[in-house]
Formats: sequence, structure tokens, C-alpha cells
Amino acid sequence: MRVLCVAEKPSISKAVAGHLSGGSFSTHNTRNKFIKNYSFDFDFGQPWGSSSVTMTCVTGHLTNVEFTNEYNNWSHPPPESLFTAPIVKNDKKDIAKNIADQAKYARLLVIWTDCDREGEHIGQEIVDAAKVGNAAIQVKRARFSNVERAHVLSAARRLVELDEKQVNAVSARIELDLRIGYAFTRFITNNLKHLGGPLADLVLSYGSCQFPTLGFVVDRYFRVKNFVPEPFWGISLTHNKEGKQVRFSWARNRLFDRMTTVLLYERCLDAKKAKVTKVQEKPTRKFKPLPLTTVELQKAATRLLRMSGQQAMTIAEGLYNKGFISYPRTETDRFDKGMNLRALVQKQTTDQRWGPFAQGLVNGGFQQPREGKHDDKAHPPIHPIAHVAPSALTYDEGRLYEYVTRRFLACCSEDAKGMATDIELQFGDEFFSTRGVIVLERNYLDVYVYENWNNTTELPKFTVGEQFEPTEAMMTEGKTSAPNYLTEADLIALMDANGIGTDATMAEHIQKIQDREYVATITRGNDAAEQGGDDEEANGAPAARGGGRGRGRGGRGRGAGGGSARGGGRGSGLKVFVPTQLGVALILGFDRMSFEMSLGKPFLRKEMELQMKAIGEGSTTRRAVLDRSIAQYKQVFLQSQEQVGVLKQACREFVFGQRPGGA
DNA sequence: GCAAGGTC
Repeated sequence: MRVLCVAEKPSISKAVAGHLSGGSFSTHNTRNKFIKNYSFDFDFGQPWGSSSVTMTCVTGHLTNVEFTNEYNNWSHPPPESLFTAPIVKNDKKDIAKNIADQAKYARLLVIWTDCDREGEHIGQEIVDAAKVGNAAIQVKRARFSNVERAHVLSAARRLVELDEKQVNAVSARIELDLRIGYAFTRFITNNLKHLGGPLADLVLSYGSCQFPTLGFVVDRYFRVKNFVPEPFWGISLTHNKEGKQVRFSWARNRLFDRMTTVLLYERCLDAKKAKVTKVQEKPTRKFKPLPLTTVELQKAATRLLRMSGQQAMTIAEGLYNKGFISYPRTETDRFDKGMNLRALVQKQTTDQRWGPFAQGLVNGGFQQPREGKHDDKAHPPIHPIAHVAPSALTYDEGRLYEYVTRRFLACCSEDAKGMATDIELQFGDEFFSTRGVIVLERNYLDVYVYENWNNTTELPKFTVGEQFEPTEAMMTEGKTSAPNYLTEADLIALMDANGIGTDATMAEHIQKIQDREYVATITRGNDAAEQGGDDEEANGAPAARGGGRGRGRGGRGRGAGGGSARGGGRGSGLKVFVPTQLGVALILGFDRMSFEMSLGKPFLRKEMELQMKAIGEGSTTRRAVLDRSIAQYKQVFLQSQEQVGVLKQACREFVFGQRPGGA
């Protein structure tokens, strides 16, 4: 009998064909240059038996949803009609036709899409395309979480059913995102363009991911702007011994009451001598990193390599397409037990830079990587597949490949080990402590050059009961400092924690809100000249005054608060995100409308996530979720329409600098 | 001119 297998992407198709065929298959080109059909024989076991197989693939989703042509106009019918307007599906014609054609000759269709929620839906899209060619075709699904040979063979002989509930969950998400996104985008754009100026011909989009992302930036901006420093006091104690200066920290850390601190400080001085109450030595370690996920890759690339998240993803995709690294979009931070990691380490032994380290792992230093808690059941953690000489890569490709490889080798190495010494003192009625660490074995730190154990300090010898007069005991004064603006790594972490976007799309959402001129980046300077002056209204307004539009020009001011990017101490030259005046106006405008649902807050997306989960578990249905959600959002839409004056006023205030009530 | 999600 004949069987048609369809994977989600070319790489899986090729790998599965290779394993099922034992390496002997014939290849046929299709009308899509990325997609090949592989032919071979394989025995699927009972009840299918020996089969003649065609293996092909799609490239992600095969279909896209749209409104019908009557709804192309942005004003008529009015945008609220989009909540109930008919929706049509379009497919990628050449790919759908290939599947329909191949299905004609097949009795069985086996779905090999990724085993995640979107993959399940893509599976159904494939089924629909196949049934166009062969309405009677039987359908099964292969359940696999990596493309190791044994795993693939076992999946092929234990076929399961497509999970209809997951398909429905995704289809609900798709419909909601389309209706809500289009309706609110048209609403905001139509209503604000009458204000003129920069708003006259900007597209002001709303999306269930882009708005919460903007919300994070605005929220942090106001926390910085409205920050009021609070004075605090403390006691610092240092002692010189054996030529070393030891600084002890106060057990109370700091107090916000000056008189109390003075009192405690004077009691210390009255006591004259400090007494050692505890000396403890114990082994300590610094953990090697977890296997690499997309989110962590982006955070590292923005922090350590000074790339944007999107740049990092584009480069990673290039490395993947050339076969140098594994699939770069993954949530998984644990390697499957069956994976031959040693073989991958072996491939790195020829490298000039980390070859000797890799050789050390091969020669017995290898340790199984730590296991994180995430597993998307579709892809392994990001790791190098082949060794590449730096001369074969561009500068940035080389740096990203180096990061992926060093990270992988670090994962296969051992934690760094050291000896920690904790010392506690009593001085008057107060307690102080310090910790010293001696690094004994660097292990993974030798290859993972991005980290150091630099709080290493060797302490002089102290013994319990020992008394001494401290070299210096001082009362100190300070004040709390404002938080920093969000870095891209911070923003990605917030999106990740709140379920905004996926590993494949987070960087796109961040790019999108910049393209829309909702946010801008400024470079966190290293001059510490700022001192509170930025809280004044004169320069406290956010960046873009929106004089012009288009990229890189008018909208792109120097950012909020007169260059007050804080913390010159860490990461100078690092990009941070500030909202433009437009971005502030949009978030505040919707906030001030005071609905029970706030469009700028992340919990709406979270809610959608929960609903999808409920559909997937069978505790509700796609229809019920759609009916309720569409009704809710339509309600919000109508309220927004009634209160559109609030949104306009926010724009007058922030984008045009008009004070409320001032005309 | 609009969304978010796959992927090339």
C-alpha cells in the first residue's frame, strides 16, 4: 500500500525520510524550491505493513485567514462588524497542491508536524489539503520529540490520532487575533488620524501581543519617572589583617530611620571591640548553565553580543539552514536521554579556541547536562551540529556560533567548585558578616568565557572568640535609586513570564512596536552626571515628539528624561527601551477609559492562553470560547467608541503637548 | 494600510 508522510518543515522531512528509508530514498523536486518529495519503502507494522512511502513537508502553517473583500475598506462596513464578519481561508497553493496530488495515490496519511499546539493545527491543515485529492484517505499522526533514529522508528510504528481539541484551541486563537487585531487597529487609526500632525498617516495597530509589550515599556518608564528616592543609613565596618582589607556588612543592611541608626552605631562604638562569633568553611559551587533555549539565546545575544533579538534570530536561522546548529526556535532546556552528546562534543575537538577543552570532555571530563523544567516536546535545546571554522562565517555569525558552542560545551562540563568561608562578628549589639570564596576548580568557566566567579576573595584567618578593634567603623548614608529602563533582555524576560508571544515571535513584536513608533531605544550612557533633574515636567516627557514620521527621523528623539539612563555602572553602551509620546498616549488613553478589561495589560493574553488550554483539555469548546470572547471584546470596543474622547485627549496631551483643560 | 503563528 502507499503512504504519504508530511512534516512541518524541510529539515524534519529529510531527517525522517533518512531514518525510515535507512538512507536509500529517491528525491523529487516540487514547484516550491524548498520542498522535496522523498520516495522509499518502509514497514509501518500492523495493520499497515510494508508500504511504498512518499515523505514531503509544508513550511509552517499552510493556510491563513482573512476577511472577505467587502471588508477591505477601513470605514465601511464599520470596524465593529469585523467581530462577526465572515472569514475565509487561503492556502499556499503550490504546497497544498503537492499534498493533494500525492494523497491521490495513498491510502494513509501520516502527520509528522511538531508535537506542540501549533503543530497540531498545521497537521489539520495538511489533512484538509490531502482530502482535496483523496477524500477517503485515512489519517494518523506520528508522536515524536526529537529526530534521533531510534525515536523516529518507534514513533512510526506507534501511530496515534491527531488531537482535535488542540486543533480547535489554535483555531480559536487564530480567529480572535484576526478579529480583535483588525477591528482595534482600524478603530485607533481612523479616530486618531483626525488629530493631524504625525498621526495623520501613521498606522496605529493593536495586537494581543504588541500592546502588552508596549505596556511593559510604558510601565517601566513611569516607574523610573515617578521614582522618589528615599534616604537610608547603615553601618560599614572594615578591618585590616594580614595585609588584607576585609569589609563586613551589617546584618540589618540598612535602616530608613536616621536616629535609630545613630543609636545603634554609638552602641557599637561604646563596645570598642568586635568579637568573632562564627567561622565556617564549606564547599560551594557555581552551577554550569542550563541547555540553551531561544529565549535565553536572545537574552544572551542582546546582553553579551550587543545584537538585537531579531538580529540574533536571523543569524541563528542562517546557521541552522547551513546545518551548523540545531533548530533555533525551542523552549526546551533539557536534552533527551537518548541523544549522543559525546559525539557532538567530539566534533568540536578540532577547534583552535575550544578544541582542547572539548578534547578534555571526550577524555573523561564529560558530564550529563543539567535538566531544566521546560520541554516543548518538539525540539531539543539549541546546540552545534557541526564544527565550522571562523573563516567560513561572517563576523556576527561567528560570534553567535561561538556562543552556542561554548554554551553547549559548558553544559557538558562540570560545575565550578570552590571553598566558601563565612565569618560573623558581634560588635556591640549588632551583627556583621562577610564571605570569602576560593575557586578550586574552574571547570566549565574555562570554556564559558561569558561568566566569571569574580566575587572571589581570600580572607585572612579568623578564629571564633577572637576579639579586635575594627580598623574602621562608619555610619553611612545613601538613597534608594530608581530602576533602570528595560533592556531588550528584560523585555524578553517579561514577555516570557507573561506568555506574550512565542519563542519564534517575541523578537518580531519588539521590532513591531519600534516600527510603529510606539517605542524607541536609547543607549544607556556611562556618564553618571544625572541627578534627579529628570523628574521635572519640562524634560520629563517621553522621547518622540513626532515632528516627522518614517524611520530614524523625527519620531526618534533621544528618549525620555534628558538622558537619564541610569546605572552607568553596569553595561554602558547598552540599548534600553523608552516609550515615545505616542506609545504613552495609547497605553494611558486606554487605561483611563477604565474598563474592567485593560487592553494594555498582559492578562488579556494570559486569559486567551488559559482558554486555549481549557479547549485543549476538553473543559470547554472552541465555539463557547469564541462566542464569549468575541462578545467581551465587542463590548470593550463599543465602550472605547463611546469614550474615544479620552484616547484623543491623551494624544493631545502627550503627542501635541497640550495640557488637560488648556483649551 | 490591519494580527499572530508557523516557516524559507
